[in-house]
Order: sequence, then C-alpha cells, then structure tokens
Amino acid sequence: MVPRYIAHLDMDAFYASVELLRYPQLKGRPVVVGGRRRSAQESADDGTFATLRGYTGRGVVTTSTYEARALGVFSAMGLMKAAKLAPDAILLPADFDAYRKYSGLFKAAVREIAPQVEDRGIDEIYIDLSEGVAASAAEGAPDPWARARALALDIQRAVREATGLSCSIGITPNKLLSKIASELNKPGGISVIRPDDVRGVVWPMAVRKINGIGPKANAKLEKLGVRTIGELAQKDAGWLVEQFGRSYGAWMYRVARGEDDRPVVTWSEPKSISRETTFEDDLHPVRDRPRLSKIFTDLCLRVAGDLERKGYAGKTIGIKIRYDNFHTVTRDLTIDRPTQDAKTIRRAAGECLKRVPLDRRIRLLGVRVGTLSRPGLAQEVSDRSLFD
DNA sequence: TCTGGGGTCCTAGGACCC
DNA sequence: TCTGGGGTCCTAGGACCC
Repeated sequence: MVPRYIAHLDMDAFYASVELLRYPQLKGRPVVVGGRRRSAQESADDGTFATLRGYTGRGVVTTSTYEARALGVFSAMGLMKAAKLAPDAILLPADFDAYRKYSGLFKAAVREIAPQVEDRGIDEIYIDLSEGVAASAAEGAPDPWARARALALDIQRAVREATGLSCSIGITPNKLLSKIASELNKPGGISVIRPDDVRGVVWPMAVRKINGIGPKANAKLEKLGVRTIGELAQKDAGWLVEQFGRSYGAWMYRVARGEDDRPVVTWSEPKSISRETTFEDDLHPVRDRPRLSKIFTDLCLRVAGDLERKGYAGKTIGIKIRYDNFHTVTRDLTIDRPTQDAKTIRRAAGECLKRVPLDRRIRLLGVRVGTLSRPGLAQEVSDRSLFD
C-alpha cells in the first residue's frame, strides 16, 4: 500500500466569519449566527445590532465567533440559553445564500492547487495531496510530510486570497486522523500527524474526538471504563464486537489504532432530498389543521422544486413528525414510478400521514423523497430494455 | 433553557421470490 | 405436505455528522 497524504480542511467559524466580512466593525466582539427568520433582528440599517439579551423563542446557535465561544456559547446551543450566558453578544440571522457563495469560492480555490477534493458539507473538505506530494519530490524538501505542509500553506493562502477567510488544515495518512488533526491548531493552523505520532498524540485524546463516536457510544464506553482512544485500543476485537455489534465494534477496533482506508471521493449521487420545518409554536393536529395542511403542501412544493432544480426524481416518499415531547416518527411509501411532481408527492405523503397517530401537539413536520434517479437516464434504460 | 435543517449509514423484521 | 436457505425490497427507527 502506497503511503497517502490526506488533508482535512475546516473553515474557521465559517458563517460568523462570512458575516464579519460584511460587518467588519463587529470584529473582536462576541457574535452569534442563528435564530429564526425575522424575530428580533431587523436592525443593522441604523448601525445598531440586535443582541441576545431577552431573546425568546425557538432556535439554536448555528455558529459563534471565538469571542462568543470564550463565553461558553457553542453551536447547537439553544438561543435562550446562549442569551443567559452572553446577553451582549450580537445576534445575526443566517444568510445561507452568502455562505453557499463563499463555500463555492473556497472550494474552487483549493481545487486549483489540489483537484482531489471531497465535499463534507458547506465548510469542510477532504483533500488527497498524495499526487502533489509525489510531484514536488524533485524540487521540494526531502521529507514528504514537509512537502505536504508546504502544499497546505499554499492552500491556506489561496483560500484567504479568494475569500478573505481563514481555515485550519490537518494532514495525516487518512481521513480519520486528518479530521482530528485539523482541530488541533484552530484557528488558522496546520497540524501534521505522522503514523508514528498516533500513540503519543492521538491515544491520550477522549474517544469522543473520533468522528463517528457520538453521545450514545461515548456514554456507553464511559460506563465500560473506556475514556481515551488509547484505552479503546487496549480492548480486544471480540469484546468490542460483543458490546457494539459486528460492524461498529470492528470499526472501533480499527479506528482506535488510527486505521482508515476510505478513499477521498470526489463525487457521489445524493440518496434523498428533504425539507422540514419546526413551528414557532406547537400545532394541534385538529385545531390547527388548516395551517398544518398549508405547511404540508408547501413542503411538498419545495421538495419538488429541489428535485427539479437538481434533476432528480424519487420513488420513496416519506414524512417526519416530531411531537411536542420531541418524540419523532417517520412513515414512508414507495410508489410505482419515480416522480418529481408536487401533487404526486403530496398524495403519497398524505397516505403516510394517515398511518401516524395524531393525538398530541406537533412541533415539526418534514417531507422527504428517496430512492432517487435521474429521470432522463431512467427513461433511456427502460427504452433500451424494450428493444433488447 | 428544551433541543434547526439537511443529510448518510446501519439494523432488523416481514414480504416475496427462487 | 413439510422443510429450508438465500436474496432483495420495503418500512421504521436510531445514531451520527455538519
């Protein structure tokens, strides 16, 4: 197996940093992006900004600047709680069109230098630097890791020139370790973990640092007396499989040793497209039926619009309902032919809705279309089989 | 102080077919 | 009439990620 040089690039406080490009006067202040459309945020025209003080209603922090994080305000935190911790922090509404624009800019800048890029959402990518590292062997440093670091520095510079934004980069032999490494020197850092560094650098870390070990697995590991990645690496494979199942247990055994051979994937087909919305106030299935019905139809229209714009049709129509107690149920229905038609989606979603208990208030409604195909291509295939 | 919106992958049971 | 195993599709839920 040829050694690989894989980078993980993470934009620093991405949404908040894009906002600071627009409002440079907020630099150095705690700023939070998030919240719901409108609410307390129709300011800025007169040069003043809304703060978190007295915020009421739903919504979570999407991104906070490092100044806000210093006050204990992090992503996914409820805004009411954030308001208690940092009442004077500036609250800005999310502007996803702007973030998508800057996302496209930074990714294009990276691809100019290293074309093997895997999308991991709006503000993160993996980059396979192996070819670039090999190509610079003649004129660069003798140590390939030093040449990889030089490439990362070029990439950081290109991203800054294209967007005015900073990013952090981790470089290691695989995606698993690079994801860990990019967090080590935030913001603006470049961190390298060589194979020999796994014991010294990675093993003392909490298991939760591993991408794929979430709150549940973390709690279970803790109960089993496993806190660090090194402690996880001491457990034998059979025991892990007993505790966590065949697939997950075997995966844990490998990642604890820093092993991961997943390739950098530059393109993949989407599996599903969905829209969902959380209501300002919980709605009652009977009393608020007209409103719910309108929202339901709108969601179907938006999903249909997404499908058409992206050139997909889907066979599996699904709905999602979250009750006031946060319990969530899903139902789906597979229809005969792929569709991107809002009425067809609405009809199938309506059938799904009949199978779900409507005996308490609802806080969220969602519509999803899966088992996707590209309508044009599907047609060609079936045409061909007609004549075979 | 209750917890957004968009996804992926895995598991597991039952239907159905060979 | 009973037995059985494998493969695939459908559905529901859950963990996890950004």
